[in-house]
Amino acid sequence: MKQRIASLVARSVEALRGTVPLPDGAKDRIQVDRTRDPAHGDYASNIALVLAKAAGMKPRDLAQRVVEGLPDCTLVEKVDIAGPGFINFTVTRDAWLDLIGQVRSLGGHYGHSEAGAGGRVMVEFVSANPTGPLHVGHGRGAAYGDSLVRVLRAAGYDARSEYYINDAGRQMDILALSVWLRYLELQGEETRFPAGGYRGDYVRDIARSLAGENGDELVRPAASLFDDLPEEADPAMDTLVARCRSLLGDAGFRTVFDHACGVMVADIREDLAEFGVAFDCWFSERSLVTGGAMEKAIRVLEANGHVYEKDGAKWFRATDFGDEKDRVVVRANGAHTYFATDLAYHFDKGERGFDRILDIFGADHHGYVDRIRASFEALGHPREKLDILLVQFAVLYRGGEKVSMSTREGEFVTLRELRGEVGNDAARFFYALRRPEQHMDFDLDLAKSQSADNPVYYIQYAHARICSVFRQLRERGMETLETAAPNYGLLGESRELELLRTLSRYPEVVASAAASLEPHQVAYYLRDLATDFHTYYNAHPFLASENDLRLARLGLIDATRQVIANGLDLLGVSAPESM
RNA sequence: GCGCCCGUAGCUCAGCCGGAUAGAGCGCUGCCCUCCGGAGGCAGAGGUCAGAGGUUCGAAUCCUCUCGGGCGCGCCA
Repeated sequence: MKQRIASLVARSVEALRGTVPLPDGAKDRIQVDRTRDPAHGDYASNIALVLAKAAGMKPRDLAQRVVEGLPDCTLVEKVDIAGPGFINFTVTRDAWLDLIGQVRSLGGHYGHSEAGAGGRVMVEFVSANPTGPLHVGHGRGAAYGDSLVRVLRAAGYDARSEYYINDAGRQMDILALSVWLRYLELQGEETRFPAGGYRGDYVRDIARSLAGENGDELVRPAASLFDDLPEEADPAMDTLVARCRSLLGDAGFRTVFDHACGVMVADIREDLAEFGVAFDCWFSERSLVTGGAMEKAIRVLEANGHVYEKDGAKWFRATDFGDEKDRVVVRANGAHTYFATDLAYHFDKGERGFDRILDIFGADHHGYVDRIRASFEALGHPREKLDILLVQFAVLYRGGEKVSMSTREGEFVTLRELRGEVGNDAARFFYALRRPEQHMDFDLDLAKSQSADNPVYYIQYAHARICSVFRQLRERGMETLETAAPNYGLLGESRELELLRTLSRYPEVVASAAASLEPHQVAYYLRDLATDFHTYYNAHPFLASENDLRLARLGLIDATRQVIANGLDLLGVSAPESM
């Protein structure tokens, strides 16, 4: 509808060319927006204000010329010039009423568009190290990324989701060490536990399952493990890992490592699946090393002339691409840095034929944005193909107190705990209500309370209420929409037209949410829609009204039910038939 | 110190590619069930859009500076 009005304006503006001086891009600057105030009609264009200066005319005079040149259209009932020079359009009642049939026949497809034109988009998100269970911070990234993928698909993009598994590197070595030490405890060995190890209870669980599969085969004399350790924490951990590896042998260490990694990844995967988040691809960091992709990426970088050697290490000249300093890729001791696999991963992403790549990082990783963008470009991929989005952390509050979190200390509220306490729907919706770049105060008590404070119930309730009306209809043996064709011309109450206006906004909301990568727009829209429905529900009876009017009203609320269900689906929230 | 994000009602947040009197939820005040689910509806109070300049016909929105909060700045991952 918005598009159709915009094209009317465009034709009128183009017709003025020749008699009125207009800038070249005049047509592209046409903007048609929803009015906020019903007194201003349904849609408004500010084109006369925008072009007045170039045209050398007063805005209201130019608006008058545009209005005079508008082609006739059955969509528009009335056109006014208002305020400083806005052109206000009032849409005919019939045009609104036609929408009901459109929504009901399109069903789950209403709101979908071809705006994305099948463009291939890859969205990488969560990608938490499998060194522990997901916590509520990861939950935010998961909810955002998944909803974004759903919104992009609805808007006609071929969107793919991906999780990058950090299954190589020091943190995973430390997890393996931690598991092994707990395993030794279980086997009755006397040992200690280092300050830098992973202390969560889940580590003991992994140790227990490790013992279940391997018995005492991985027990080694550990008495001297802690002798003469370096004082600093990091070298001490590295020494412990090295000793662990030499005691177990490469194969034994690999057994512990793979077991720990496998358990954690399976746990994360299950956790996310239960949260309604399914990934198209789980990409292993280690595969980049073992499969040669990392070596290849470094060679490409060298071939492009962006690598130099200094102090025995290989450096990427990131400063040539806007980063603040150059970055080490291969250390003096021959080991690659974390950045080397990141480099390889983005090289691989760039080679996979996507039109656009979205990286969704936690805000604590924003220091990596410049170097990743730099490497992407240095590897020969167009800079604008990659977007890196930052999701701010959620600061938890419990009983009005900030909850401190540390993965290492095992002090964190896990996503699984949150889901168990507030339910998947409330958790998903709570996350969806925040703009990703907004700092978020996550009030656990509020989210956990099953009260109406949580807006997800308000929306789900609207859906359930409509379903209930139809249940009543069947119980009373009344004529249903399946057997009779409603005459929507009987509708016309102000609250009915208001509800229709809101229903008609839905496709615009989906398209806008996709274009700006902001699924939260859908959440806010749904609350508006639920409000309009509840208002209508309280003001007019459905079942008690006369037969033809009843059928027309049922058609309207059936369309409303459909749009609520469609919108909730984009957010990964269920649309219950009863609550 | 440098960089990124943020600052809107008592609280939590929308609005931010400039547009008409700045919105919602919660909380607060007062109303509404002879009728389909009251997890609802209606009405009201509540704001120097952190502050100061600037651009513009027009600024919560764009630019600069200041203040306040969060995060990041390793041959760690």
